[in-house]
Amino acid sequence: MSVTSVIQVQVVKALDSLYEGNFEPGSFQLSQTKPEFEGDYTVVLFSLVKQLKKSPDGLGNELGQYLVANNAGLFTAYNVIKGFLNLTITDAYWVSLLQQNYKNPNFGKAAATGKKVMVEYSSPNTNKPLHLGHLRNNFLGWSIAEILKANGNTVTKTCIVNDRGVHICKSMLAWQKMGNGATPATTGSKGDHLVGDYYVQFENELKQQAAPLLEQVLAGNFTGFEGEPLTKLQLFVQRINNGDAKAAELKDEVKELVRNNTPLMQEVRTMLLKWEEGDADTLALWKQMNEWVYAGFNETYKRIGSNFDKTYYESNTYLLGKKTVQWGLDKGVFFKKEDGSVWIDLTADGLDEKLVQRKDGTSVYITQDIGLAQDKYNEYKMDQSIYVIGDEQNYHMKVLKLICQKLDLPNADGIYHLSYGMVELPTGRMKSREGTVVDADDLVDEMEKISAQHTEELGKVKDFTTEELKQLYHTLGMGALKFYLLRVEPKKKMVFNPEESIDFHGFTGPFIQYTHARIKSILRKEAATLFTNAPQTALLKLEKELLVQLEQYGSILQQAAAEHNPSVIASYTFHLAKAYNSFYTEHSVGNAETPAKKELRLQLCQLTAIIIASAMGLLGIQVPERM
RNA sequence: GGUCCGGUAGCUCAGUUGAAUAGAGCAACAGCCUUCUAAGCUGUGGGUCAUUGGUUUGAAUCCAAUCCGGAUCACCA
Repeated sequence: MSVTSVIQVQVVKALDSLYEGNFEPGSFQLSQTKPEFEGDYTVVLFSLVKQLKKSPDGLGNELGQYLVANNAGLFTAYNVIKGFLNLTITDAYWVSLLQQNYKNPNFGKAAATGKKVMVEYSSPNTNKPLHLGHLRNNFLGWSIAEILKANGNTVTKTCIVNDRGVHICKSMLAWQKMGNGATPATTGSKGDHLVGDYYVQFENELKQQAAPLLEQVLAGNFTGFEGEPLTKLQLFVQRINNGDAKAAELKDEVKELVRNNTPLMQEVRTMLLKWEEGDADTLALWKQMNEWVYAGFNETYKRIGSNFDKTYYESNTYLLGKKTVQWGLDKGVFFKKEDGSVWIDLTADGLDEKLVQRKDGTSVYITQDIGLAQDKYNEYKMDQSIYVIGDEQNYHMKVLKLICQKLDLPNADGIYHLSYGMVELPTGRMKSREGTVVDADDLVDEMEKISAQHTEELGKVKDFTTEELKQLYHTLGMGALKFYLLRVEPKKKMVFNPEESIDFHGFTGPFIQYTHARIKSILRKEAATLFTNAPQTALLKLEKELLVQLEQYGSILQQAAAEHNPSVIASYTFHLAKAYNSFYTEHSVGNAETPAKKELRLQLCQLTAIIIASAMGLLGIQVPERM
C-alpha cells in the first residue's frame, strides 16, 4: 500500500474518532508538502473546515495531535499553517520501506488483474517507408502496452497493415511503367524505400499530367468532365473567379477533382479493379512489392524495438463488415436509401448521417473497422481495445464506437481511442507530396551518429569493443529519440526541428541513462560489501527526498495507465534522476560516515537503479551499465 | 459555419479531479572536478498562465463570451 493510502486511512480513522460525520479518503486532499515547509505530506483542511465548521488552526492541531499520538511508527511531527496540516513521517517508516524493497525488481508493479487489453498501433500503409509521425505512434503504442502490463493487465499488441488500395496501386503502376524490373537486390535499396520511391515518382508524373488540365479548367474549359465532378468544378471555378474568400480551399478541391480525371488515375483505378477481381498478374506484382516493403519494415521495427503479437492485413479483413451491414439493417440500426446505399443516423448524438455501405454494395472504411473490431473480439474477448491513431481521426473513432454501441456489440464500451497530435516541422506539417517528410531510418541513423560523437568527445569508454560501442550508440540514440517523443502528453501536437538536433542534457533520455550508469559504477565497486549491517539510521534531507520519490513509483504507474499517458513516466523518471544526482554530489556512498550509512546509501542506489531501468523499460528505452 | 483540441518564461514543455510565493529543461550569466562517471551539481535573471467577465474563503485549473492556431465534418483510407 502506498504511503498516501496509509496516511489517508489514518486520517479517516482520526476524523471518525474525533468528530461526528461520514469521512472517507476522498473527503480531503492529500499532497506532497512543498519544499519550503516542514513535513512530508500535507492534508488540505479547507473542505473539512467547511464540513465541521471549525477553525483551520483548531482542526489542524486536534487532528495533528491525534495522528502523532496514535501512530508512533508512522508520524513523528506535525505543523499547521493557514489551513494546511503538514505531517512528518518517521525515518523508521522510510528506512523499513527501503529495506523491504531494495532488491525487488517488480517494485511498484501491480499483481495480475485478469483483465485483457488489446493495443493496436503502428498500422502503416505499404506504399512508403515509416516516418517521424509513425515513430511517435510506435513508441506510444508500445509504451502504453507495457505500462498496462505493469499494471497487471494481459496485453495483446496488434498491427493492421494497410496493404491494399489506391495507394499501393500507385507504386505498382509507377514501377510497371518506369521500374525496368528494379528490385531491392539490383538497386541495393531497402524494400520499403524502393516502393516509396515509385510512389513519389507516380505523384510527380501525376502532377505533370494534371498541371495543363488544371490550367484549362481554371480558364473555364471543362472538356472531359461529366456528371457530379463537372457540376462541382463549374461551381467552384465560378466562385474562385468571383473572388470567394475561400478561394485557396476551393482551388485545392478543384485540383483534387482534376487529378482524379487524369489518364494516370484512370489506370490506377483499373488496376485496383483488377486486384479486386483477382487478376493473377496484378496479384503477383502486389504480392512482390508488399514483400519488399515488409522486409524493409521488419528491419526498421527491429531497430526501433517495435513488435506485435498479432498482425492483421487489410487485404484479409476489408470485407469483414459486410454481414454486419445486413444485421444492422435487420436490427433497424441502419437504414437504406432509395439508391440502395446504407446509412446510420447519428444526428441525435450531435453527429451526422454516416454512410456504411455504398450503393454498389461495397463497404467503406468505417464498415471494415466495425468488422475488424468484431473479429478481434471474437478471437481475444478483451475488456478494452485501444487504438493508437492520430487526432485527425477523432471524429472517425467517435463514430466507430458509437455505431458499435448502437449495434450493441459486446466490445463496444471497451473501445478507446488513444489520440495523439501530429509531429510538425517548424515550417508546418510534413507533406510527402512536397518531400518534407523526416524518414524514420534516416533519423535513427542521425541519432546514433550524434551519440557516437558525444561519446567520443567524452572518452569514457575507450576500452569498449567495436560491437559494444555500436550497441551503446544505439542505446543512447534511441533513448534520446524515444524520450523526446514520449515526454510530451500524447494529445498535444509537437514540433520537431531537424536543424536543432535532439538534446542529450537536461530533460532527456541520455541524462537518465547517465544517472543509471553512474549508479552501476558504484554498485560494481561496492558489491562485495553489500548489506551486512542493519542500516537503522536517521535520514539526511537528500536521502529522504530520494526515498520519498522512489516510493511514488507505484502510484505513477497507476496514473500513467489510467491516463494512457507515458509522459507521466518520463516526467517522473527525470525527477527521480535529478533527485539522485543531487544526493550523489552531496553524499559519498563509498566513503560514507559510518558502515550503516554506507549500507543505507547502497540500498538507495540499488532501488534507484531498479526503478530507473524499470521506468525507462516501460518507455522502450534501454539503460547502459557504462557510458 | 458545426464539432473537437490546443494557447503557461526568448524556445520546448510540466502543472488542468480548485489550495501555500505558478515549475522544469534549453538558451544567457556566475560558481563547483587531487574524493564513487562534470552527459553532472549549485545559484542568478526571465511570467498580464491568450483576453474579458463570472462562480468560490481560494482559479493557470471550473463556467460564459471573445481572439489566435490546428484538426475534422468524403459513396478516400
